[in-house]
Formats: sequence, C-alpha cells, structure tokens
Amino acid sequence: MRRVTIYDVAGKAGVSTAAVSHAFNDPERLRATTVSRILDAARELGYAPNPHARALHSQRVGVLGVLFPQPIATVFANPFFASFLEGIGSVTDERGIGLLTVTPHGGSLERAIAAAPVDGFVIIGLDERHAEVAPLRKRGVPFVVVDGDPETASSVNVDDEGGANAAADLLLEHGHREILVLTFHAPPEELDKDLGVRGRRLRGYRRAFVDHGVALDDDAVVRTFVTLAGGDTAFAKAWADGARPTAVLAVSDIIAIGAMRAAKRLGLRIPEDLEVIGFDDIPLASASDPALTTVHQPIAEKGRVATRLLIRELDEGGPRERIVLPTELLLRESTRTQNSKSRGQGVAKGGTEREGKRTLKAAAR
Amino acid sequence: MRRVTIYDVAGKAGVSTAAVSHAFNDPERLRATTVSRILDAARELGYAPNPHARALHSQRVGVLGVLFPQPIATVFANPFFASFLEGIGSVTDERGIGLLTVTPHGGSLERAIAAAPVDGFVIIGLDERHAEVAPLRKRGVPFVVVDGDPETASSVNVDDEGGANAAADLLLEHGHREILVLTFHAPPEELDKDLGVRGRRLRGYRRAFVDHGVALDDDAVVRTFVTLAGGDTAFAKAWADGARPTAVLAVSDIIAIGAMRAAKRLGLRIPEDLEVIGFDDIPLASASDPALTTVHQPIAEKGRVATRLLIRELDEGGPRERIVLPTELLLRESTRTQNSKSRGQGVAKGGTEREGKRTLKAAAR
DNA sequence: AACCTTTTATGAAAGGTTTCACACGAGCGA
DNA sequence: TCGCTCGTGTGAAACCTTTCATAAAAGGTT
Repeated sequence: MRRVTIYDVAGKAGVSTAAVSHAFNDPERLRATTVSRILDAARELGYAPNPHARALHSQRVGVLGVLFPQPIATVFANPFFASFLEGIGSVTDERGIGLLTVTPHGGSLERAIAAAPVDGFVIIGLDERHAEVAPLRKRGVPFVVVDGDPETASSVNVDDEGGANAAADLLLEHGHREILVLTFHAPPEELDKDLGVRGRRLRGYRRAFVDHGVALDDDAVVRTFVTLAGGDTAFAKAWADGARPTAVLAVSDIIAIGAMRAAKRLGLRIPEDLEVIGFDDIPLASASDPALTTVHQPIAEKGRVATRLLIRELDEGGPRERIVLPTELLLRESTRTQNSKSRGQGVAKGGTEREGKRTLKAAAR
Repeated sequence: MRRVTIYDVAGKAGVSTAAVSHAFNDPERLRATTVSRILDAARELGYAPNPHARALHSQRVGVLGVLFPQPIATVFANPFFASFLEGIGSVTDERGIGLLTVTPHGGSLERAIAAAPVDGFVIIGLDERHAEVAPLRKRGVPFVVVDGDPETASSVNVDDEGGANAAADLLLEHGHREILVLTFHAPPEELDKDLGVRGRRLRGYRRAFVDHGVALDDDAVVRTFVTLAGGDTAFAKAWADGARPTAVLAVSDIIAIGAMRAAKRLGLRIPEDLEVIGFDDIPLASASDPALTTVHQPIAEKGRVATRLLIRELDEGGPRERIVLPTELLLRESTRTQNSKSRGQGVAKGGTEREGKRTLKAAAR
C-alpha cells in the first residue's frame, strides 16, 4: 500500500505538482475553481503532505525537543517534570508546535540528540559543559538551557542561591544551631566544584551560615536520593548516628517530606521539636502533613519562558538571553510562626499575603 | 551557517557519498582504513545525518506519536496520563524510539495528526468513530487505540464493565439500596448511547443492580467534572437536594475523593456512614484519607502493551489484535470489611493478599 | 490588431540521505 | 592465460515537497 503523494493528486486533478502545492500553501495564487478541483481530488485520495519531505525542504519541522538526562519513565513519574512539561506544552500547543521528549537512547544521549527530528531543544539539567550538548552549538541547532549554567547563551534559571539563603536565614534567625542539610547525590558529570542547581542551593545555605557566624559541619551535610525513602533513611540514619538536629534544610521537597516522615516516626513533633524547609514547592508540598514550608520556584513558568525564548530564536534569530526568575520562601506549617525574635537583619523583610500564607521574597543576590 | 552534509564529509575524506553512508550504516562493506578515515572526517566536521532526509528516504523516522484529544497542558497535569506515558516511555526508551505528544493544534486535531512526523500512533480516548482518526486507516498509518472501541483493529482496553460490576456488587452485597453514582460529562462526540469508558463502567454498575433486583433511579446518576471540586460539589448538591445515599460509586478516583471531602464536611463518617468506591487506582487513591477502595486498572501496563503492539505492527506488519486487560477491586479503607453477610452469590469470591490489602479479581464477562 | 500587463500555471532544481546495480581490480583455480 | 569470484567503491535514482524563474493565457488599451 503505497502512500499517496502529490503526484497522485496532480494527476487526478489534471495539474502540475506545483499547482497542488500552491493550492495548499498559497491558494490566492491560483484560480478559485482550480483550487477546489485540487482540494477535492486531495480529499478523495486522502492526501496529506509528507511531513518529512516538507521538513527536508523547508529546514523546519515544527517540533521542539525537550532534552532530559534521565530515562523517560522517571521523567513522567516526577511531579517536577510534569509541571515543567505542562508549562512548555501550554506554549507549543497554542503555536501549533509539536513536543518531542528526548531521552538517552540505550544510554546514549548523543545518539538520541542526533536522531531527533526537531527544530531546537529545551534542555533541562544539563548544559554545554556536557559532552553531549556541546555539538549542538557547533551544528548551529538552537537550544535553551534550563537549570544549567546560568552563564550560557540562552538560559533560564531561578534564583536558587537566594531562595536557599532565605530558607537557611530563617532557621538561623529562629535560633537553630544544629541544622541538618539534606542534598542529593551529585550527578557523575558534576564532579567539579558545586556546579548546577544543587551547588547553587548549597552555596545559598552556606552564605547564611557565614553571615550568622555559625559553623556548618561537613557531617551535617548528608547526600541521599531524591525520593521519599531517600529523605526518610537519611534523617533516620543521621539520628541513629547520634545527630540531634533541631531543624532540617532539604534541597528538594520530596526529600524534606521523607525526612518529616522519619522524624514523626521517631516521635518528634513538627514544627515544635523540628523545623523543616524544602525546596521547589511541588504540589505534594502543600498537601503533606504538616504542610511543608518551602522555597517556591515557578516551575511551569520556567518552561513557558524557555519555550518562548527558543521559539523567538527560531523565528527571528532573536537575541540570546539569560533569564533568572525569582524564588520565594513560602511559610506553611513545618516552621514556627515566630514573631517574638528580633528580625532586625536577615532576609525576613515584610511578608505579603498569598494563598492565605505568609510569603517572603527571596533576597536578590 | 550552512548545515554540514554528507557531501562535505565525502569531499573531505575523498570518497563518494555512498561510501560515507556505508561507513555509518554498514561498515563491514568497506575497508577498515577507509571507514576510519570517513569517521574521522565526520567527527571533525561535526557531521550527523539529517533526520528528515533519512526519514524521507527510509519511510521511517523512529518516532511514535501519542494522540490525546485534549490540550497538552491538561495532559501533563493529569496523573492518569502521567502513568500512561510512563508505561509508553519505558518501551520506546529501551528501543531507542522517540515519543511525540500530539494534541490539537489550535483546536484542530486533524491538522496536528497530518503534520506529525511519526511512524505510528498510540491513540488514547478516541477511536475510529471520530472523524479525525478515520483518515489514518485510509492513509495506511498504523495505530493502536487505547480506551476506545474494543472492537477496532488494534486496541487495548481494560475490563471496565467487569470492574465496575464488581464494585457495585460489593456495595449491594453490603445491603446498600441508596447508592449515588457519580460519572463524568460525556464528551460531545459520544452522544450516541453509552460508548466509551464511561458507558462501559455504567453498564457494569447497572448489571449489578439488575442482578440484585435493585432499581437505579436516573436521579441517582449524577454527571460532573473529573476534578476534586467536581466530585465535591456533586455530592454536596445531591445531599442538599435531599438525597441520603449510604454509598457512592464513582467512575473516577478523583471524583470519589472529592465526594469524600464533601461527605466529611457534612459530618459523615467513612466508611461507617458512607461507603465509597472509585475507579482507576491513581497514586492519590492510596494516599487519601481514608485510603480509597477502588477498581484498579494497570495504567502503565496499558501503555506498555499498546506500544509493543504498535511496534510489532510497524516492524513485522504483525497481526492486529484486540487486547483486554483485567481490572480488580482493591479493598482499602473507604469500604467496610464485612465478613458477616452471606456471600453465596455475587462477585466476592476469594480474596488474595496483595500489597497487604485484600483484592478481588473482577468478574470476567 | 498589436502590444502591454496581470493572472494563472508549470518545469525543474534543491533539500540530504540510502541503496540498487554496476564497475574496477585483485586474487585464485584450472 | 582465461575466466570467476570476491572485496571495495561509485553513479544515479528514488524518496516527496516547495519555490524560483518562466511560460502561457487572459484581459485591457490604444
């Protein structure tokens, strides 16, 4: 069963292939009666222009790739990525652009990138320092990097350091001195000193400790997996090892919620015995018990902004930009509302009402 | 900045384009030294075969489309679709196949389908009775229909009717006579009598009512939106209108959870005053309070099966199949564990242990 | 009726790859 | 030495569309 091509339509309508093409793409150029004759023939034959041929000619396929460093199954299982894709999709949808999720092919991200029939990439959690991404620049394929190196060409990031700083600052203001910091294992590529999201958040915490003249022991920084179980076991193990933290800073909500679970199991009351602050503000954060105080970042918006940037670059060769979106500390139930302590310095300047919760803009760097 | 093509590589290596192609696709055919000379040239130039040209020639692009009838933003926000995509992605990933989400382009699903550079489609929640889907068959594009007409060519479904029947049967066995049935608004295309998932589930409920000789009033079947708020308001409104149900059957977990919220607000205890059974077993179902008794369906597995089916059809022109996966009633906390009543007839035959919960295979039709 | 302008339609090239059929030479057996 | 086969490499067609340049037809003016 051969596919029906433009030749078949041209033959049936008694015109040239050029005429058929015009009938679809620029009907004004043809007599109205001719156009309808062609369109009729096309409909009868069930003709639709071959997207590959069209793409080959026009150097444009109308599809954007979203590049993940992880297997696709973990992508869709992750609420963070779901929100991110939701943001991206809202833009591509309204522009009539397709969305291709690109993940490592049998382990090789490079092959996946080369084989992807797309006009450009939104890249999440990787950047040009990675060997797979660099060739794109060389080949002239447009891309926007999200949550990668904020210095690269076109990139979208959030103020990770500022948000983390605000979180740590709040706990230190509350008088805590034994704070357990939970972070995730560094991806193997990031062996170098504290690059990426994780590094920036840790830097934000550290700066607050320095500002308050409080030491942050290496022992107090624990790496674990970004899962409920990861946060749970990390806290439980630290406790078993004799640590007696009065507060927890986690670089991810899911880790924070896992830690709360462990703490509750150990009989600790939150926030009375233990204050906890997460990061990201995934949907589960407001649904957990107690509701998690966390650093909110605009996940879907990040996707939207990145996509618009990419499309503009594609359409107009627009200028490359570096965008940093704000984060904000969202006070919920896993921290104490503390009006007593002095608030002279530090980050906690003037909360505003939002979603019925008090909110603090993260300090700009 | 012109893209580097196979000609550039051929020129640099001093061979024909055919040789370059062979070096990549069938190196055995060439002398080893020639191959490495070509590969070196390619690497230096940063060459990668143009996916569009390759697809045009080979009639194969290595991308599968997943067709949704809804805007992409709602897709990713929906936990059901997330699990479904996770299943699909696990298969495409291991085969090195790309995944393109296809949603209406500016309202037109037809245009989106025509423009999608894919080898085939997994279609969810639509089938050949829809005008947009029918042309695919005519054009010879392979597709597999999920949650559509179980009679079509290649399709994957679950035993909606059996699962629903088991759920209704349980409640009727428990002696309930005032049961509120919550369903969702029919998509406009399904004006005809009870097609699709919704229709099959309702049919399952109805059959149980008939078997028990209990009447199901039209008033007792309420349509609402598939959201927490939808379930909440639907129950609240029924209550306000004077209905005093002692049990709820919902065709969707999210509706069921919404109804529970409303019921708790009205002071009802679950399951003592009100038993509730949902459908789907989304992750939230086991996390709700109380944990929701529901009809489990293998969402991710449905995606995996459909994808394997499609790939087989693509690779081997394999036979078209109609697959129906089982559902099972998962007893959790929103129904009573009732050993007292007689269980002579009906569905509840022998529970097995699973996830520490009692489980009942849905009655086969 | 001749000429010019506008409208309508076409021929052919270009876009980049793969692959079929063939060519060339070397090695080998008879 | 002839004739084969085998190993390597190439030319050119095919995949299908869009678009540039141009031809043909139609209409209008003098």
